Amino acid sequence: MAAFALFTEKGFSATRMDEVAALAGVSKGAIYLYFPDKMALLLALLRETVGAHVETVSQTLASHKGPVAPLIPFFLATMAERLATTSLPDMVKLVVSESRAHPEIGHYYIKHVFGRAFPLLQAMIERGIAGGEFRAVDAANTVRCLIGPMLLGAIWTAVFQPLGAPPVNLRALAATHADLFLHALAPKMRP
Amino acid sequence: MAAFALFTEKGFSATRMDEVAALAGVSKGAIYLYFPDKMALLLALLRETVGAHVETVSQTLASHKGPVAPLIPFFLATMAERLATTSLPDMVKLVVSESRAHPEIGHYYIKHVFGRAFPLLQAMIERGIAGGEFRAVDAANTVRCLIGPMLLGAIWTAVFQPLGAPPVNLRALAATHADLFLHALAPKMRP
Amino acid sequence: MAAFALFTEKGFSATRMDEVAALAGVSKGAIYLYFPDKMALLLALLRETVGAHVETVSQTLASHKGPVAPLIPFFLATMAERLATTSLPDMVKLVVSESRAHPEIGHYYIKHVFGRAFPLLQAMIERGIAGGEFRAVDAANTVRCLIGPMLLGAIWTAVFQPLGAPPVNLRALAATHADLFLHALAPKMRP
Amino acid sequence: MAAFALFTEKGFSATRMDEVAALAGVSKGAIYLYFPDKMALLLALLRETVGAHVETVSQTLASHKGPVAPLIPFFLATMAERLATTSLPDMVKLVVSESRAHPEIGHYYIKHVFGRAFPLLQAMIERGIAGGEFRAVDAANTVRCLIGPMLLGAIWTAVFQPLGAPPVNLRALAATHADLFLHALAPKMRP
DNA sequence: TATGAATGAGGTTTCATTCAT
DNA sequence: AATGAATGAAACCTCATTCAT
Repeated sequence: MAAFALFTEKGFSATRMDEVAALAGVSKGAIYLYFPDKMALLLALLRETVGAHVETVSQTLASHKGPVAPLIPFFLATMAERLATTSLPDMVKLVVSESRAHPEIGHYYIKHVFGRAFPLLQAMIERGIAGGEFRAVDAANTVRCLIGPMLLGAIWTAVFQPLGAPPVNLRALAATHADLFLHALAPKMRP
Repeated sequence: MAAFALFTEKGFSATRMDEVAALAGVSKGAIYLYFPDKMALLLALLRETVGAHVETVSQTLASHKGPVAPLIPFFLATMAERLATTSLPDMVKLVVSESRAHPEIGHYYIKHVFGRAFPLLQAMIERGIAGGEFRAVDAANTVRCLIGPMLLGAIWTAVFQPLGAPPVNLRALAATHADLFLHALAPKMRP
Repeated sequence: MAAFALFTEKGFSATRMDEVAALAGVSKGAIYLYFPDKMALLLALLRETVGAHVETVSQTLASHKGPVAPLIPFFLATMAERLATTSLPDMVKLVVSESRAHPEIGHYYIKHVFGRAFPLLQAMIERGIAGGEFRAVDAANTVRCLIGPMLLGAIWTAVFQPLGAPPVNLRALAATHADLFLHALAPKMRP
Repeated sequence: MAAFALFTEKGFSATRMDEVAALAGVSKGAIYLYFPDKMALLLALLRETVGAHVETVSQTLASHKGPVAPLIPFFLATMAERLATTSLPDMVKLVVSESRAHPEIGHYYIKHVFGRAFPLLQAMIERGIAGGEFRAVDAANTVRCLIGPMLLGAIWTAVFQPLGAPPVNLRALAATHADLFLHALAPKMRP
């Protein structure tokens, strides 16, 4: 729904049900026919929206065969594309902001986003190591190093850029990161 | 002050002045003798706390001489240490959460944290490249790749860990990241 | 509305929204559905009440034809009647009291009360002079002399009478004033 | 005291004890050594200031001998002069504004201002009638007609002029009023 | 199913007044 | 006699939620 934009742009508590109703073109009361309260509304919207992102990425990772190295630039470029063209950065910000006060959000994310994507990414790294494409590294933390810069890009885009901070070119960031990452994992050269 | 914990734990608007006053052991009115505003209170607290972190890191980076490669693991280990032992992760979360609704916070961060640290880090990378320690890379984005994983560690620690997500060993993450990063920047071997 | 009595009796800032709501038989919040502000509420009430007075008087003055001298006793008697039987004195007091702190009130009065009534009264005097009914006088200040005693009557009624001061008979005051005023304006007798 | 200006300019409740203390160059606490509360402070200041005005006018009226007609223009000119050059208009406004909520003020005025001046003025009119200078009129209401325009001038000056209303020339108003008033009281010509 | 008027608890901020020093 | 730091009771206004229609 378009109302989701309100939550991502303004945050949970700054979003008034009046606005949501107005944007949705219904009365305030009508919302309560479908959702028991404000948080339930947000969770429903979140599930709907985040689900799509996770699903797409997961499919790609899960279905891939053959050498994994090319997956890295592809994955990062895909992420950058989504961050640049959708409201994914705002969603990330929303989750970071509201999870403490509203644990349902965090739990959903832990379970359905990280719980889904991290194992797939970690398996990807491990396959690369096993196949001799990558040198031996701590796969779990390497996944975090893979995700970290994209998270930074998301937060920068959602939080600081709107305040006047110099913009980040997400696609260039992804390209630089992919380059660094592949070099970081390249096996030692034999003498 | 101890009152800062309230802001980091519960967020700005969820923190009531009652609580702040009670925790500080003064009356609600007394706070307004020193701070014109709830926001002014937070900003003062933020400045005090964040200022120390930034100062320390900046000093280290600015005063360093000689080869820069060893600075990388040192910088990351220092960050990990601070993230693990102080409330820095909560502060990061606070800034991410509240900057949109209260731009003063974001502006402070943009100016005094990023505006201070990023140029120093970028200069460090550029010195490494100039000195032949590192291969030629996009220095600005490389800084983001350096910071990203630590940001992820901070957010994980502040947001998801308290909700039951598996903990991240920040020091191990820093170590892995340092290792990857130095490999990523290592100059091509000559044949 | 009956809530207007609260404002006139107690003044603007001494009137609490609680009381207004209670007197109106609605919840505090309900008031804010119709008025953005405490001040907006007062202004609306003021407009409604004062508007009626001004309208009536203006109609009479504007529509009158023929000799103007008889208008003077009629106008003063009408004013006295209204001062004696409505809460007009309280309104006058309210406007005097609150205009400095809340200029909107004063501006409304300047524009819609004085701005409307004074020109009509002045035109009346001038017509009397032009027609030979009155001797030549400073019409603008003469209007002030016409209004002044009624203002005194209003303030006495609203402010000092409730405190135990001897009451003023407004109708008698108007009669005396009309008598004095017509004598004051009578043209010199020819020898 | 200079602090009195605060009360007259801003009204009683809008004047903060902080400001009074600052203007007086003492600490807030010090005020409470001399006055039990805010109202007592105002009353003391009011007595001091109003007393002077009343005293002067009373002396003039009480000591006058001979024909009373010349007293009228003199009295009105004196009033106009005081209204134009002192903060008397603000004081009038203050008394009108605060008397209802703080009856001590009103009682003081009723007793020491009106209670003093009105009888003297009424006696003046009555002497004029008795001496054949004036025709027979209702002396009490005539006094109100004498005072009314000056009250209007005071209120206009204190309340509406600061809001942008066209200024009133108080001296001219007094002159016009004196002229009208003497004509109003002139005995009928004998045939 | 949908409306929209109404609720009322709750939070920030102000400021006269107090009191230890 | 004087300070100035501290108090705490109000009061306005917001907004998620309810409910008669």
